[in-house]
Amino acid sequence: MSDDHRAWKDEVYAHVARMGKALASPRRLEILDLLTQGPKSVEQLAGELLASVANTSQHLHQLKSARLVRSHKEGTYVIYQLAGPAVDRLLESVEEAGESLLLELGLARQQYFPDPADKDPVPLDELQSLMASDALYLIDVRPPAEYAAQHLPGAVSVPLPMLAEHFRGWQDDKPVVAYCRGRYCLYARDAVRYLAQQGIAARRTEASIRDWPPGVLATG
Amino acid sequence: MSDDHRAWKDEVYAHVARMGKALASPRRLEILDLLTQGPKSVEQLAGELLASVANTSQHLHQLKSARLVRSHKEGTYVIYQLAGPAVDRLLESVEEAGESLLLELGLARQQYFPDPADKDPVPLDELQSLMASDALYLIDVRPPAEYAAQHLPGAVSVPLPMLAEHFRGWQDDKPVVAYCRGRYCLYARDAVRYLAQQGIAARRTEASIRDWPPGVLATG
DNA sequence: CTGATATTCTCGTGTTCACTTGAATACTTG
DNA sequence: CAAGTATTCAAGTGAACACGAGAATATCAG
Repeated sequence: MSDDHRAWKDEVYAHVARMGKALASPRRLEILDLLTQGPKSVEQLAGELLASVANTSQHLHQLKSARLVRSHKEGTYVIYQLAGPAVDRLLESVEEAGESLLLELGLARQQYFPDPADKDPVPLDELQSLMASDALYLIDVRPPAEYAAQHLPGAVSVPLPMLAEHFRGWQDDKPVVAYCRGRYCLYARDAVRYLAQQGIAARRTEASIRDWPPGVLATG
Repeated sequence: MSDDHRAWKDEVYAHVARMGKALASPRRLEILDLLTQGPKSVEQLAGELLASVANTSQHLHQLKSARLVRSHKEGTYVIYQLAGPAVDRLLESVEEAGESLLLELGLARQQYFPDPADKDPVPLDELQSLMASDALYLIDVRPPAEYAAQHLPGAVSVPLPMLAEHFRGWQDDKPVVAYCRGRYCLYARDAVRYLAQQGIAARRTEASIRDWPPGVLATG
């Protein structure tokens, strides 16, 4: 009887460990994080990762055999996307666990961003109340394709390269809040830094589409 | 600037991947699952795993350097436990993702438990309403130490070896519900099967202490 | 059909990992 | 202090993995 139990447990945990293995590589984690923003082709992903297309393809293959992503073809491209909302939750859990348990992550932040101006992101609840009263100018500084896939309600698409043009002659007095992909994305930081140079007070938030239920998000 | 971004992301995802690596081994997953039931010594864990103490100790060391567990000494024993509630949530997420994405897990269930009597566990909400109206005899069939660490309110400790003795001459007409460690634990199945042989109608539930907020659980 | 492009496959190499075995290190207890 | 026990360390072996480079496949446009 106990032998039966062992065989069952061996099999079950071996299956679950396949998902763990998929999460065991920095590259794959970054791929998954990128895919939370919307479906992407192998090429796009490789470009973001600064990795070779062949290598990216191999990682995607592993993610696929662990069932964390699925793919379909669009013309000559293969488009990958997360396999379901369970993957979003899984990623959120592992990054959340990392934040709360790995103090190294906090140290890395201090090392890369010693500037205290980087330190006061708008927390999720404050952002939500600002959005509810329409008391902010919310800019989405991700690439346009990700904005098109999903964006926060009321957000304006201002990809980083368009920042200067968009804010030339800016006079509005609503507070500007920039968001990007979330926790480990630096676009919003870059945007706030640039706007500060231009004398425009802006803040960033680490909240992202991942903090909203999918149904409420806008597309197009 | 993009180089800065890469260095930052390389470092961050390398850190997060440490947690992924910790989840990449069946043994370690099983250890973590066991530790959700309460603190345990290296020896106890090795016994449950049917693994060598040295090997178990090594896995625990890896889990510790990934910050998923922490340890303290009690007399001559080193007691390990989960590092915090974030680890419970992480485990729940990875197993939940496995259940919803890896159809192999469902197939394994069918293979090991073809008996349809295994198929109707009491769902969480039904269990909760039964518990609220005190309309069941809830037995905890885990080892006594785990019952002592934490158990569902109102549950009676009936470790598997005590089953026969406990139900000798049983006449109560309350429905019997057995629970154990949760999803991949077989104790409740074994209990229900034995009780059925004795002509006692009992059901199992896959709900476990992991489904209750820690504050509500009873100890001792 | 041909050329072009996107993606995957196949090796080869260096690295990391799991597990076993046997020894070493604490700590407690008499 | 000594003996016993719980735990960890260290070395060795075989398997798995990551990455790069080049070949192979597949699909679309002309």
